[in-house]
This record gives sequence, C-alpha cells and structure tokens, in this order.
Amino acid sequence: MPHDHSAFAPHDHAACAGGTLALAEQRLAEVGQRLTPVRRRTLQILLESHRALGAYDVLERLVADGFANQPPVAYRALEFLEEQGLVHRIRRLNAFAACMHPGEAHAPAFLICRTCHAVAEAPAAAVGEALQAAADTLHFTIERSTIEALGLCPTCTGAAHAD
Amino acid sequence: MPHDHSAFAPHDHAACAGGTLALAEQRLAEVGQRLTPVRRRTLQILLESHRALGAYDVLERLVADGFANQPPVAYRALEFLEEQGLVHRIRRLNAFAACMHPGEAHAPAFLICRTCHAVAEAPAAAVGEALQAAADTLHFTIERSTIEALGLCPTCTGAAHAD
DNA sequence: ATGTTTATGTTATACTATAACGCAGGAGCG
DNA sequence: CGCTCCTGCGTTATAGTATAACATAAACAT
Repeated sequence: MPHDHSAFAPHDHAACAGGTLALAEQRLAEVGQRLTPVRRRTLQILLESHRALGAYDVLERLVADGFANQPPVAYRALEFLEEQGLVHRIRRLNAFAACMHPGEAHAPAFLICRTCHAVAEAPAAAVGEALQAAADTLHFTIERSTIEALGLCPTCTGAAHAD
Repeated sequence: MPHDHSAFAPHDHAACAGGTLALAEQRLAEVGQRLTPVRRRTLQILLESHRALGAYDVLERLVADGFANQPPVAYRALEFLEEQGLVHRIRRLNAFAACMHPGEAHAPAFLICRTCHAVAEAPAAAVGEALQAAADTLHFTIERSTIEALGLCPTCTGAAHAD
C-alpha cells in the first residue's frame, strides 16, 4: 500500500505522488472515465504538495502549462476529480487537496495546519461512526459529511510560532 | 434547560428563540460585551428559524428593518456573534446559524437537511473525542474543528422526494 | 462518415467576503 | 463642561470564490 505514512511525516514524495497518480488512472479506467490533459495536470498539481490549493492557484499553474486562463477550466477539472473521489474539497479553506487514498471507501477527516497549510487525511472511521450515531439519535440520514480540524502539525507545533 | 429538543422536532419555537436570546444577552453581559441593535436584530433573524442563512440573506432582512444595505453591516454583526459563541458558521453552505446552546462548551456537529435546509446541532462530544484521537496519532494539535453532515432530516426523509 | 456524447473554449456574471477610512456617540477624566 | 479615547457603525471600493450559458471541438460508436 503506497500511503501508510502521513502527510506530516517525511517520505519519498515523488514516489508518493507518482503512485497515487497511477492509482487514480487505474480507478478511472475501471469506471470508464477519462483522465484528459487538464484533469491529469490538475491532479498532478495537487499531488505536488500535501497542501490545499485554491481553484485560482490551480488555474494559475494550469495557465503556465498552456491552458486557458478562465475559471471554469480549473473548476471543471476539480469538480470532475472530486466526483471521482480523487480530490477532496477543504471547505474551511475554500480549497482542494488530492486524495491520498483513492479507491478506498472513506469519509475522510482532514487535519489542516494553519501555519504551513499542510493537509493530512486522518484515519477517520471512528469519527464517521460517532457522527453517524449522533445523526441516528435525531433520525437524520447522512449523505455526505465534512470533518475538518484546524490546528498545528507536528513540525509547526515544535516550532511553536504564533500565527 | 431550554433546548432539550432537536431543531427537527416540533416545539414551541417562540419560547425556544426567546429563551435563547435571553441566554445570549446574559452571556454577553457577563463578559462585558454589548448587544447593540444590529447585533440583536441579527441574532433574532437567525433565531427565527432553525436554518442557516447567508450573510446577504441576513443583510436583506436587516435592510427591511432600516439598517444600511452594505455587506459589512451584516458581516460585522455575524462575526461578532460568532466570536461570542452565539452563532455558528456552516461552512458547507457559506451560511450562519444561531447557536442553540450558548454558553455550554461544545464543538458542535451540524446536521444539514439538503431539502428544507434545516440545521440541527447534534450532541457531538463523542465525535470530537474520536477526531481528537485521530489527531493524536499524527501528533496534530487541534485548535478548531468543523463537523458537518449533509443529508435528510426526519421530515424530508419521510417525504422521500428527490433533490 | 455521420450522428451522438463528452469535454473544452469563452464570455459574462453571480455570489461571498473584506479592506480602509471617516463619523457618531458614550465613558472616563480633568 | 470640554477633552479624548474607544467602540461601533456608515460608506466606498474592491478582492476572492464560483457558476451559468452558449459555442466549438474532440472522441466514440456504429
């Protein structure tokens, strides 16, 4: 399994990103969806760092690669990737991050460092279950959930800087 | 305790809103903050329904009450109320909802009905603990968390309509 | 090759949020 | 009373996020 490490831990990132991209291609092929150039490049851009990027940040980089400088170019690619479970939306930041576990069923929880803006997907099965239990008591049917925590990653906690 | 019921259950809403407003005034007095006319009216507007309203929706109603038709009027009041723990921000909707348990320490979970847009604050202590546990394994320090679920409330589940 | 579907290019606009400055009114103090 | 300090509000302007709608083109199936 290519991603047993956290975004916060040092790791061979080229392999990490490459492996995830390969996994993503495989998933798309399985469901008969196409990883077109914009989509592929968009995913690569997000995979280059374990950080969340705004749609306009992504667009900026797409433009540098020759794509049109229009918001829908980025939004469409991001929306597609999100639908396919390859990208997650970080609502707290109005931003997007590549999924590190494509294909694995997961209602992910995100840990967002407010200092270095790194984003990790935490193992969140227990969180999801607790939320489901809370919803059950109110007879609410959950369809999608957003679980995000803002704080300090291990590195930035150590540095102990103020914001 | 005025709010042992859920937003999804029928209840005496006038009492519910009035009680929460009184509680809010009390909290503010305790910490030496002022519930000015805009702030009071903003809170009332949010208390009128167990739903999340966008800042511009709030503004529209404030304007109807004679306040200036400028975004900062609404945003300032909402920001103040949020800082005081009297209003919560619903990230998923870019909207705001009145807190139903002012003063009680809580990292709330929100259940948002995608059909009728009702928003309930669910008991979420267990969810928070699970999230904290997940963060601990990655040595991440949580400062603020966002827990939101989108789905169907009991009423709309019954109606079983498509979106 | 032709029709169908899917994806992209392009223009325009809607929606969300904040910066920055100036004025008004109350609070504390001589 | 007059001063000034502080808070909150009015106001203008603009920044940042997201989508609607229609035109063009590429890919796919037959």
